[in-house]
Amino acid sequence: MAVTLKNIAQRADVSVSTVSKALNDSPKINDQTKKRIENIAEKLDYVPHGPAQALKSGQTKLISMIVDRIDNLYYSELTHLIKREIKKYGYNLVLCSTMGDKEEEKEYITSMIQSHNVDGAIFAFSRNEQLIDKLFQNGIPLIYVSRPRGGNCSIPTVNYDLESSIYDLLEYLIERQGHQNIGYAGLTSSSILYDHDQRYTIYRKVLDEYGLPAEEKYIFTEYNDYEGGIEVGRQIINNQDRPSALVCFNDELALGVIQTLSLQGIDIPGDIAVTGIDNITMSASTNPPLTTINLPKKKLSFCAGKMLVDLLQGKEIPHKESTKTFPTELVIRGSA
Amino acid sequence: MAVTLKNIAQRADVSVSTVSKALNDSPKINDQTKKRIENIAEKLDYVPHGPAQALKSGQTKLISMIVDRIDNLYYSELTHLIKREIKKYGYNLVLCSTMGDKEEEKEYITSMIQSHNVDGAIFAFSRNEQLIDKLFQNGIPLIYVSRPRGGNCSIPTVNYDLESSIYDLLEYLIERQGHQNIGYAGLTSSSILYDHDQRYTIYRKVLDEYGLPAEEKYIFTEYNDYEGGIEVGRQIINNQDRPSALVCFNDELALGVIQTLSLQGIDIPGDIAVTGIDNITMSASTNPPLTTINLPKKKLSFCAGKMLVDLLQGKEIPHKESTKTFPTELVIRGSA
DNA sequence: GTGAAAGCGCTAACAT
DNA sequence: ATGTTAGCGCTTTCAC
Repeated sequence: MAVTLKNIAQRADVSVSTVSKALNDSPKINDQTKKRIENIAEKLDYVPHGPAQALKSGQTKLISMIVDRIDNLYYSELTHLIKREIKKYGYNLVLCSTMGDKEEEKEYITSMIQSHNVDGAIFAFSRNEQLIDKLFQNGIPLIYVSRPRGGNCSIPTVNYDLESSIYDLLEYLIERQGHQNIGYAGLTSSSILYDHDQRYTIYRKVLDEYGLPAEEKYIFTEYNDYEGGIEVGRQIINNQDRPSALVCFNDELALGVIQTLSLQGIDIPGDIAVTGIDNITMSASTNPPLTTINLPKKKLSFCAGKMLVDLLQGKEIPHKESTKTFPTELVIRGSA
Repeated sequence: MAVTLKNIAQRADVSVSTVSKALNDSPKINDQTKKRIENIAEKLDYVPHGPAQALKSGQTKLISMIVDRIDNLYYSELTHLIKREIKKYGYNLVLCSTMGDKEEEKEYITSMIQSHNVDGAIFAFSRNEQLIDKLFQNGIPLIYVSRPRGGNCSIPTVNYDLESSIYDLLEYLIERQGHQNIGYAGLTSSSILYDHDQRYTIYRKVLDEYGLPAEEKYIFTEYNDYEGGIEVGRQIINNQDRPSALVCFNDELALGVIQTLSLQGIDIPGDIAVTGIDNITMSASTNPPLTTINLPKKKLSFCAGKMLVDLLQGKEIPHKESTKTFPTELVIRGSA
């Protein structure tokens, strides 16, 4: 059985409340008794019962981070940074990976957040925006990180400005490199995900502005990971008609595409230029190194940590400060 | 404020315990009252208070998984599979990533396990073996997964037999391919980690048996990730004298090495053969595809999930069944 | 400086 | 079939 305050109280021949005060270093307890109690606690390996403390205090000092896939390197890097950040404020992070499944996410929301097993949550991904919005209205500390704030969402959001970088990227491909047939691989508006939709939307918009067609045959949807990239690569190989450049939804997808094409002797970027988004660590040193858009993970994490902790401490976040946006940056390397 | 049984009881004009029984579908409650109560609960969006339930029942239905780095693809794939597995038994998984830091892991052990915030834990990595052993003696359900059971450790362990596969791998490199200078990159015995040490130890042992030297200059220690591989690659390039084959601690390290060498025009496997261990998804489709050792992740996860749940249900695991070992398998692809 | 008592939200044994 | 009561482990008044 686990050691409780009661056990310690018996051995020390004092009351439970005295033990509680002693271990919480209350000034009203005699230094000698305090020492005595501390020694006994130490000897018995006492650790406070989390659920009991949580029930009493109303807080668990736990924050959950909700991501799509734990095996996406962007998410795992971001998670690590955020964890570091909130630890400074005395919070621990528990990771919930939904694998993009709406029901699974909902279960996590219920069993972790609504049930008060954690004090708050950071969503790096979501398919339950309405539910989340409702929870936030009910006063549960929540924020979005790296996800554009759409519609009537009132939840504090830490975000990056992808638009100008995608603009820079396409400008680079079109004006500097003379590409005319620029394809896209990733999730499109068929997806529920606002963020994913956004990348595609910007791509379409910029092509429009340049008067270039976004041809059906150069657009590969429903893919967002390395394996998806492999598949896109296969399709490109099988098609007669290929784009001269391919803008990918994220780095992992891009690396999958490059892999497949390279194996078939297609030269990157000679035959097809390929770009990513995220700038995961690996992409600096792939073959060829990936031209991509850097997302400011450190700034995002720093800001997200602070914002959530503010919320947890009951600070009202003024509406106009509830969205922070950091610039992204085009990183030109060898793949385009 | 959150909705409690009390709130529901007031609206339904019944006692708290009636509400509790109704929502727990007790047969003693009138069907009509039950319906009425359920409706109110639904309308108010009632979710049971986790800490209160945990305090009462002594269980949280949460399991924590402790890994080294969340951004290691082997760990994240394994974590995902285990999560799936334990969900079948009604448990949720919370991921704790220690980044290999002993103190950080200790904090997690205290704040999650000893404090009863989770019912049990799966360690895919640890630097606090002694503490963990003590906890297990005290009856906390714990298991190791993919970590050799060393010394006097009595904790149930699900493991793979790497020895025969490393043997197969070296046999293949030496007898089939005629390699004489086989290097090693990864962590060595300088590390505290039993598992890491083991890989190196087996490598040494097999070379010994073949009467081949394990030359200092071909051994690169203190690396275990992609960036480490990049660094090893640099060192190999700078050295006059190169091994003809390099056995890497894991796939990510191997991919880092291959990347750096390829960029310098060194042919893999022509100039240097490179092998990994893990068989992460990506390695089937890298360039060249990686020769590696497959670890039976599905079997490990399945077995680990079952073992921990048995423990959680109070089943004694007979000593001789407390270690399960699954075979691994040499996967020959293009990099060696 | 220390102890007694109440209560956080929930469940279950025991009335009625 | 429903209500009363006690208690899980802890903290926090309020007495003494």
